[in-house]
Amino acid sequence: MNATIHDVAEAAGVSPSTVSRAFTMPDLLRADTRERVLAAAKRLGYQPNRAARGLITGRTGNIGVIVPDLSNPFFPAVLKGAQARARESDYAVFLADAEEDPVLEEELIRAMAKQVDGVVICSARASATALTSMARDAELVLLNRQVSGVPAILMDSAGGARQAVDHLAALGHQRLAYLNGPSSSWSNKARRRGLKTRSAALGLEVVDLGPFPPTFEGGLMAADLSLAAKVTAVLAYNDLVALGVLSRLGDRSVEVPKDVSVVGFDDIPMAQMSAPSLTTVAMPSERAGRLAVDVLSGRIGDQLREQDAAARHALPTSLIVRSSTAPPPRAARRRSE
Amino acid sequence: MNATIHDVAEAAGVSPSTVSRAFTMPDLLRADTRERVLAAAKRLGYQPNRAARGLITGRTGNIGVIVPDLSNPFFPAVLKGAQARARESDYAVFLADAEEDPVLEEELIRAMAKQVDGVVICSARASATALTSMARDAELVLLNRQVSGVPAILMDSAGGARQAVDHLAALGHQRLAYLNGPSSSWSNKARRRGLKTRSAALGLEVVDLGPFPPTFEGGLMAADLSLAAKVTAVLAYNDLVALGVLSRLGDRSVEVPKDVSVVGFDDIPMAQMSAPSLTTVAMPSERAGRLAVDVLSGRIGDQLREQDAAARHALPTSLIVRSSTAPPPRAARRRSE
DNA sequence: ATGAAAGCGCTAACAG
DNA sequence: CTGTTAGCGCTTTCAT
Repeated sequence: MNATIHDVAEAAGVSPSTVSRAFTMPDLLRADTRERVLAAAKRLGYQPNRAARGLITGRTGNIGVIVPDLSNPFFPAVLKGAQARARESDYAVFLADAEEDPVLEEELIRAMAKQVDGVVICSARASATALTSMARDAELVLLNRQVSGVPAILMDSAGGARQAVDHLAALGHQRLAYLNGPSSSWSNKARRRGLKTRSAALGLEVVDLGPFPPTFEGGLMAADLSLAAKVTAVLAYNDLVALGVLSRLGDRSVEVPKDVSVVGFDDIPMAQMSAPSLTTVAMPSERAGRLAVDVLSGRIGDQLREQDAAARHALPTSLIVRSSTAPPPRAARRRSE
Repeated sequence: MNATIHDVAEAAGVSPSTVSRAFTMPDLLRADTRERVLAAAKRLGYQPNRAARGLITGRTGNIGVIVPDLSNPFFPAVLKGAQARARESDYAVFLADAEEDPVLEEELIRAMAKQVDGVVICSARASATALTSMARDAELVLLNRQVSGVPAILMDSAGGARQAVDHLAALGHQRLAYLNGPSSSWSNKARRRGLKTRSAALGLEVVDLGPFPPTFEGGLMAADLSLAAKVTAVLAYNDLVALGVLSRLGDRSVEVPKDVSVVGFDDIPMAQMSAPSLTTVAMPSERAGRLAVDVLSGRIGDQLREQDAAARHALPTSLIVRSSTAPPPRAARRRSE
């Protein structure tokens, strides 16, 4: 099974160097020699040992992807895109789950860096200093995290939040809550920022709640607090949290105004069914994953363009309002009656 | 940044072998030498180059995981478990998404095999012959797929299906539909088998529908067919499909008997909220992922026990019935009135 | 256009 | 206990 380059050389009656060349610089060989070698290789089921090759070329042909939590559906989506694009570029993908832990995350990145040509870090939780420092020893591409000097793919979370506020304002809401996600999350800051600026502009009151874990349970925790804060609308850090809120609201629906609007982020595809009353800001997850790999292969590929180092993409998000979604608050309805 | 073993040796005033030993067989060194080496290593930020190590030991320290589709929430769950366990055993994880394509799957496994010590194949879609053949060239562990001679972690899908049927029968259903998933899926066969045997025993009629794609869209497609088949209950291949059915049923709820029961598989955690009327068979996904890695490390570790080759684990599943779930069919209700 | 030789970073005998 | 030697599978000068 494990034919070496030597075996092939022998079988084809050439030297190992020739076999090597047949794979890496085919045009340097005479056509017939090349065919002979390739035939022998195929016959023996030979495939170059990438580790050995990497040892000498200094490139592994692998890229790494780090996510904070695989159970958050947003990350498998990104991963799917990254993985697809990596395969097209003939890269293998290393995966690690940092379990929302900045320290573990840094550890994983450092360990991974040795075995890959570059690593995509999704929604990095580590400190800017750590990230900057690691960017010196390895090719890094951040996704939804901005650190000066490190290339990044960004989604327009702030813009999405602004759209959400506009939507809520149009429905007549006057007072809304933002449910914060992880404090080390760049997306959380961007979302809150977008919310704050637009709310201020429109004269809406905002209550800042949390931080909560970015999970369904987090939403359960946040629901009652929101109600107590007398808001009629809630913008959650992400869909998971929003679904939790919706669930809790449903449970106590008898004693609760039915007209609370809830908005989430990330657009879990399944959510379209699961919560007909959930409005969400769709994130271009797969696309971002693909782009991140593109940036990486641009940097680790043949032509590493100076420009890229500072390259930033702000991918558009979009508000998805579903049929039975986001009822206007009681006050507004009364006014229009 | 990239200190080699040589640099460390020099810095610590010892030979490379000593440095090597400090990492791989620490007890063979005198305590003070070991400390000195480790200190120097730390100071230089040295970490062994795993590729180089693998070249000589023949072991890479990597394992591979192959999934049919990352967008199916079941697989990230398995992946999470596998990934966690792998890290504990100091393995790095290679990931590939086979996009539900048996041919691509085989290709990926073969490519991956060169770079890893073993690979976990989740719900393999490839043919038994292909799998058997590959098992000769590489350590394989299958998850939810049974192929003679290849170690596997299995979930008791058939048992889960039986429980579901019992539940439905208790509610008074007489005629139910099974919505088939991918025809190459072992789980699909197991689920249908469990359903068929128990239904027969209880005298329930079963309509076999599909196959449908194992997705939300698949459920959308299947819903109307189910209704046309005049069943009062539906067992779907998985939760995604079940949610699709529920969604479609909801859309046309006016013209549809409200008392159709829908059951799914896989227990998407979020589903607890998303579809209060969804009954599901919970699958021990993370646990299975962990176990798969355990079996793998048992086989590729120091003591590869003969027994393991045939080792099979049948992990229990369990029926989750939610509060507002699975109403009895009209007929049954009438009877009890 | 091809081969010979050296060496990537590491570990595994074998000495001492 | 520690150093010396050799070589994993491959690519890459440097010859030819």
